[in-house]
Amino acid sequence: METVFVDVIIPLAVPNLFTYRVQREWADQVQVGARVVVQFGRNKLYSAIVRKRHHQPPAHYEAKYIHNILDDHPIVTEEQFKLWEWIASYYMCTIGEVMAAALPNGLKLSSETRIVLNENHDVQYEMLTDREYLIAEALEVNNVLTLKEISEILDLKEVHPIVKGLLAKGVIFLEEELKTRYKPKLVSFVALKEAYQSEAALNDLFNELGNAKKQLAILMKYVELSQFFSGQPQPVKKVVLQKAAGASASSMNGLVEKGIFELIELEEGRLPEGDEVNENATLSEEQTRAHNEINAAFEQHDVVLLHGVTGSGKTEIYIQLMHEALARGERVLYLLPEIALTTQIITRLQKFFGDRVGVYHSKFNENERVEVWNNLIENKRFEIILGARSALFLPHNNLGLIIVDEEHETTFKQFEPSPRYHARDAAIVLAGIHQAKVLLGSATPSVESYYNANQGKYGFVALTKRYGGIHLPEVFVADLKEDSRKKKMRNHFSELLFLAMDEALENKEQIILFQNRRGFSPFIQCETCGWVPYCTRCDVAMNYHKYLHRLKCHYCGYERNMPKTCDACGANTVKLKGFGTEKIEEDVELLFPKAKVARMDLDTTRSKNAYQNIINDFQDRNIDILVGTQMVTKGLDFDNVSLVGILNADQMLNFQDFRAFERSFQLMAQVSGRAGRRKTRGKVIIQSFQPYHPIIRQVIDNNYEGMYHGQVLERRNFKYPPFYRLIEFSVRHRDKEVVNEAATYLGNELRNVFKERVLGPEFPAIARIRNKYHKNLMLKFERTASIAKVKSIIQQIMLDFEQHPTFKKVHTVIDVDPV
DNA sequence: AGCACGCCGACT
DNA sequence: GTCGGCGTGCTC
Repeated sequence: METVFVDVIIPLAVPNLFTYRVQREWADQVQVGARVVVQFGRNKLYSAIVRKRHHQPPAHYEAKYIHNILDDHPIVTEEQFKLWEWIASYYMCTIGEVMAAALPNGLKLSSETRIVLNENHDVQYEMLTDREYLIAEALEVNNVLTLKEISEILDLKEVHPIVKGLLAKGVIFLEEELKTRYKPKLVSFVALKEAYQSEAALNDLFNELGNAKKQLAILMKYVELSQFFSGQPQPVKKVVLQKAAGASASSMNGLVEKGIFELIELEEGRLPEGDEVNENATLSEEQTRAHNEINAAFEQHDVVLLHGVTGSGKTEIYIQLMHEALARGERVLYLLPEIALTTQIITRLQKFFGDRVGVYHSKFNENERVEVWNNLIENKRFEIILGARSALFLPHNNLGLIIVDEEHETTFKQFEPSPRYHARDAAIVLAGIHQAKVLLGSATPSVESYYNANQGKYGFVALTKRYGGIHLPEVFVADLKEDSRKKKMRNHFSELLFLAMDEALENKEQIILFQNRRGFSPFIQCETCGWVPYCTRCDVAMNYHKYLHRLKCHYCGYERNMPKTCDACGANTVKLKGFGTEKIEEDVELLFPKAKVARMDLDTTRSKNAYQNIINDFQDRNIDILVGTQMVTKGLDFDNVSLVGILNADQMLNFQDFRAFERSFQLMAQVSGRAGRRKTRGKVIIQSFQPYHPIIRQVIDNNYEGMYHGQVLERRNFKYPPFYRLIEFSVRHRDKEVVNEAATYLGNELRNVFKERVLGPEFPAIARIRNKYHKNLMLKFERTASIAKVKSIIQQIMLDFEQHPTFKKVHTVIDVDPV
């Protein structure tokens, strides 16, 4: 029999596949797509995925044997591999990095070196160095230590020499242990002991228990629930039985102690099993028309863009399309930005599709994610997957429809870590692999998608009316310049907004205040000398956090105490400047002392349920005024919001980015959409120093088209997407001079080939983060150029650049299609 | 990504 | 002198 070799993917940023030899006895068992444990490097073990199975021994080295086979069936399908390979090639990263992002942690094992005491060593401790002795002593107590723990015990970075010394002296062993992260959830079931399994024995038992009323009740319930008389009694979940019989834990345990019941631990899925409900969505006339148009457009196009104003009821249309896909025997993937994945949308889908819906996103714990994965690979459950961008990577099967809702959201693009992929674009590729259709939905489509629809590349369907005849809100602008001049401002509130808030509160209506976090959040400045405290590791002013009463850097997390006096001149005139959500919240509390205020931003939603709790509180009207960042712009349906205030439009408009106007429009339009959904026509007040700014006018007129045409003109003139493709290079190093040199060198190399298509190098707005200087280069090239060719040239240049002796320590990040 | 090897500065 | 920091190259 010929020797079997496997080429495997290791979940690391290493290029290429690695070839291992398979033991003869496993030759038949090892399959493409299954995980194998391999040793990679001197002693690390990893779970790798078999990509190829063959008989060619490597020509230039001796292949290692695999350590183990973890799966008896593939857990990664050929379709998934195709997506991985596309992402690796398009976004210029390694296949290992894609694997690392694609697999839930529960399916990735990696070893940790464990240091164990050799119980039988006969070394006198006088023979050991002080440090060796310390470790030996610690091991007497602990038995097992990790390298990290040893490093902590010794307060030493380099512990390898010490470990090596101990190993040579025979005091310790090294073990590499793989941790399986996925643990099936075990649940206690009870079953009648063998001896009582006959009818006669059961009757005796009933008599015996005659005076133990509670236990009798449990037993009777058990007979019912286990379907005892069916001849094949099933174990019954302990808690279920206890509850059904209205019994206490002690009477349950009594039965176990008497040897009547036995406890069995059985595996149970931790995913909730919803009820099968199959309500049909009822569509309005307008929705029906759009729905028919979408289906017609799918005849011609693989991708269709649905442009539906906020509150037009896109979700009902999605549900209808999902029903149809399911009826055809196809499956559906429904992608949403992480932040829009609230219980609201989840329960809504479950109402229609019951337990056919699986949910997959980052707030799910590891075990739950593995279960979704396993259910799909075994083809057991979930015809619909609702998830954030990582749901793309699940083992989808027979996919017929992908819905990308809130298509314009830039959070669909992953930035850190690699792979820097865009979930919307990858979804279109995934659909291609499965021959599925894609529906992109948004109230404010991205310029790129709208352009593609305009060009006839995508189908296009519009929904212009709000569902249930509800009017779009009325939008007003408050001129901050005017109000400031006339001294009408109350803290950060214009007269217009203040009065509108007062009125809304009077009418017991709710208010949303939107304050974009980008731009400046509060910082502090000395009014005597102008000193501003900066982060020691990043080139940014530190932000003041009231709840900590400390200064914090938003880029690296560095914190320091609030200075009582100025660090520079010693004066006690250090004052808060700028404003963020926290300041607004404080202002509101001051101006409207009776109103109940809450804040929703990164700081208040860190814990698992915090986000949902705020939403629930708002929905239950325990909150009158909700102050928040972009989080409040997401598709939340609040019935009682009559007023939306946008506190400072200029912060968004003045942002230095070619997408700043598009994004400002999207944010303002989206947050406006939160106003006036039921009875009354809502009101939106935009505060700005530039009330006649075209983007603000376009928001007032709800003029998406106007915004789009304006932006397209700009983009064409200045060579931006959708007319040009962008690739950004970020050169990073501790030393500013090295960054300068390296970026200039790389820029020249790129310019040699791409000429004037290369921009920069330039320092970004924040040139230093975590003590590393950044300098960026931008490559802009025509849509018509061959991407493959461009990338292969870049790869060549990068290879040269990375080999260059001066720049070996320079780290370069390549971002394809940056957002 | 880790980990070993090898070169350099600041301690005994 | 040596120990520990840190850069460099390789991993089937």
